[in-house]
Amino acid sequence: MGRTPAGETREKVLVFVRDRLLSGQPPTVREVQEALGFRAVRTARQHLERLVEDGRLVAGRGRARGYRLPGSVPGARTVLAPVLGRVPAGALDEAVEDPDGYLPVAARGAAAGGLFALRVRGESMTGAGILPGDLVIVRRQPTAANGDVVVARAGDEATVKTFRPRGRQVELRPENPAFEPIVLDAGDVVILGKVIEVRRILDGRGVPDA
Amino acid sequence: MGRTPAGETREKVLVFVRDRLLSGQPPTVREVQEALGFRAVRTARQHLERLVEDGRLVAGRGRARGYRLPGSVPGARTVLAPVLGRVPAGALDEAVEDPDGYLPVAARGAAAGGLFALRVRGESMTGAGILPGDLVIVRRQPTAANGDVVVARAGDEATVKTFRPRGRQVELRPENPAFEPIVLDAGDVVILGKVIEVRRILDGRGVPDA
DNA sequence: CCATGTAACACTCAAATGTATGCTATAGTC
DNA sequence: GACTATAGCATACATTTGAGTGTTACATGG
Repeated sequence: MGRTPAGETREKVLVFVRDRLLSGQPPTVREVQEALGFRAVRTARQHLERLVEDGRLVAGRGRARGYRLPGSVPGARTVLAPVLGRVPAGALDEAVEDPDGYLPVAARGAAAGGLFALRVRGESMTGAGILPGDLVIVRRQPTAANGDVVVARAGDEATVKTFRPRGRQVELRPENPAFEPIVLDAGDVVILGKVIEVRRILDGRGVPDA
Repeated sequence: MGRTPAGETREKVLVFVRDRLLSGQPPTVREVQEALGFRAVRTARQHLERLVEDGRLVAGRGRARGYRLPGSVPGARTVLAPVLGRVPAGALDEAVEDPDGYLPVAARGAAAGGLFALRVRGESMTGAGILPGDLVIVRRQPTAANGDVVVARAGDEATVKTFRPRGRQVELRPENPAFEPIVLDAGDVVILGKVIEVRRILDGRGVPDA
């Protein structure tokens, strides 16, 4: 019945849809209707149509839950990387089964399945600004370039180190003078992936006073 | 027709579904069918049912694209924090108008509008693991606790420092012995917000060989 | 007043999509 | 061989859900 000021409702529709999309749960038209309190499906759809017209949304014709964020909209491509509780001792895929949670990562052309996150233990990489407790976001790949920070498995243990190829051998170098580099035959080292991002959550704690 | 070894196909189904979910595009049963090359919808559904039975997926009964990952609802809420090109010299809201981009941030109870991100310049915080070029995610707040890493404006300049109240004065302390602390009257310092997260993108570059 | 545009409603239809029933084939076990 | 479990197929059915048609109401500008 009543009307609301021009455009105001549509903003709310966009916010709702965007939130749902970013949280990985695309809404149906009827869910939009319900969320906004419309009594007609058509009303929700009209708003969605207008948003598409204005280029603020993209519609997948006919598909269920087909609305998407347009490519130009930043953050449109956010993928969720599973946080693996332990450093994977066996196959990566198994570790992904039971993640500790997920981190939103701006997809820079990366496939969703190709990313995972790990919590860093130990101080071996403090020289590279990677502190204990930090989260590293890793893109799976079986090889690495000289200088890449990688997650590698040598024997049973998996660690975060700088990758240094040394002829037939491989050096996994800590970035902390207190730690010794690990040098192994190339065949004994399995590269799990490359660290593409480091994150530190310091929501609660601060820096201890000196 | 042919059969595949026990369980093997189901793993592929799980991988496919999980990838789609993590990229924010839940699949339909028929999309699973097609992706795996089944000729019957039922086959795809049987695998999905088994995965749900085993607790590896969660089904939303009857809803379109209703399969979800179990446990932690992925990305319960992701908000987008605008990356401000320059450290805001004036009002924050104006700087937000034209951001350099957006970062997806897992909302830990934070409101969407209350977050922004800045790129760190200078080496004054390397001791806290904050390097030049790092992105800090900031929650707007006018006050801070002792030890918080804050974004504060003193005069025209805005910087990232550790917050140390000193009676009527305030110390903005760099975490690097090469830099001198800034001590000002409390009235001359404006707290723009508190750093709740630090990020470093090292997609391309590695660690220079020593 | 009338034309125009937006907001909202009620109802209907059709496509997309989840769900169910029944059947065939291969492999392993007793 | 009989029994059981798994993998797969074909088809049908029911619900969800996107899309279409028509109507009412309330502003605003000419």
